[in-house]
Amino acid sequence: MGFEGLDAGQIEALAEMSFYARFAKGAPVFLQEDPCQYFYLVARGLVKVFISSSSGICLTYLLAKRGEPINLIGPFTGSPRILSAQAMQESIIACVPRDDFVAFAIANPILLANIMTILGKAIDSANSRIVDMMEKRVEQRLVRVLTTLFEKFGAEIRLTSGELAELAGTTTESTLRTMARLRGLGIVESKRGQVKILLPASLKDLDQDPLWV
Amino acid sequence: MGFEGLDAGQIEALAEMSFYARFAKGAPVFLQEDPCQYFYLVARGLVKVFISSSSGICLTYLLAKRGEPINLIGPFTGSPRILSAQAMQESIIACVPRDDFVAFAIANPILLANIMTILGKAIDSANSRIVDMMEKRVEQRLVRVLTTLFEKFGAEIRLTSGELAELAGTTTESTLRTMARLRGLGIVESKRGQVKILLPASLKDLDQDPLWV
DNA sequence: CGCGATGTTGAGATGCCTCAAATTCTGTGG
DNA sequence: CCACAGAATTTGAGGCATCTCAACATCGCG
Repeated sequence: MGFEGLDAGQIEALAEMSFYARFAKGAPVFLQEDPCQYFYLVARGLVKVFISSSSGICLTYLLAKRGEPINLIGPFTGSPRILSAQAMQESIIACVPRDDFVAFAIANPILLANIMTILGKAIDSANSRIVDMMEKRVEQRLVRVLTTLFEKFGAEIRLTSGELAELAGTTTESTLRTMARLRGLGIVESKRGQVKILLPASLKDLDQDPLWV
Repeated sequence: MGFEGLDAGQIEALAEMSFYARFAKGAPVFLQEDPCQYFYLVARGLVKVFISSSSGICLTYLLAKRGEPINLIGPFTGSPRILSAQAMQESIIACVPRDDFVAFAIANPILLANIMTILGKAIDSANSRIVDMMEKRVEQRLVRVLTTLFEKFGAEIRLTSGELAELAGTTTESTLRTMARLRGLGIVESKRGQVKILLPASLKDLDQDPLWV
């Protein structure tokens, strides 16, 4: 998502500015303090962008799969942010030098508009999550996460309960307990490190309008 | 904030595209469903941008004073967001037609970079708030809000406890109780609809790195 | 086979929300 | 100028969802 409206030639022009880098499972793509040198686009695999606090809490901000960018803002400012990124699987990432990307974006206002659309969704999503933390219980937040993941990845979700917890803004234990309940309702199945959604419609019933992840 | 690096002539060029609108205290500037027609800049007064949920919870996303923009993304996409804006005092707002603003921004990459910087802060701030909801108690969140407000508005803060609650992500009652405690510690004074920070250093002790509001 | 990561479940502590009632302040209209 | 309505503040009591800590089971990989 992010490159709608650009023709093939433009995509190719951008591709020519880039090189590819490989990241092993668990390898960091960038860290909090890093200044931004490149625009990154996931070419293969899965990358999570997250914020981690000094007390050890981790919150996943974005799960980026093939074709998705992980740092739209960095290239424009070059400054470090509070976000880190890490490959969750063996991944290949396209890297475009910062200046090249910015020049390309400015030359293609459609891309700029797309970026703004994404950033708008990101901000709205983050604000929604804050509200959810206030007024929704863990179960509802988790259902929302599962709904979103279902729409993005399909029924088979290869994440551990700990990773789901980082998406829902809760603890591993609470996630486990809630998953047990959903399993009891026949809405999901779950093995180790994997969740299968059996009744997406039931999830939808428990929660409308999905998050952006 | 947002126009650093532009020369006076450019600012003036932008000003010439705009007209001014007056908003009474409490008047809405834009609502959730509204598509974006104009870029808005607060010329005078104070505007809050907030998200309100169906269950009545309100969360303040941004307090914009003189010279601050309230909808950086809208002009680029034109689409409605989940945010609403409302004048908290009698306010005057400069309105620039959407297309004019976007054209101006694209023609002035410095402005574009500034916008990206602001959006980056907004996203980081929102994510920080989510983490704070998880790991910080109401008192710490409120202290953080007060610190931020102190840096932005000075020692005299003209907000009610309800409004502070919308910033800290809690209820009016909890805010009142916490304020009573801070008052007892001699850190703040408070009258009706007004807080005075006596010992900003003590607030800083209780919390480092401020929010973005 | 053993070790680390993951899953499971229980019991206890607690911070915060909710609901409620009473008080004080403000500004508005009679 | 006073009365009154609405808003803001205060304080208390009770309930409860969730975090924390802890012990144990299970899985998969080297």
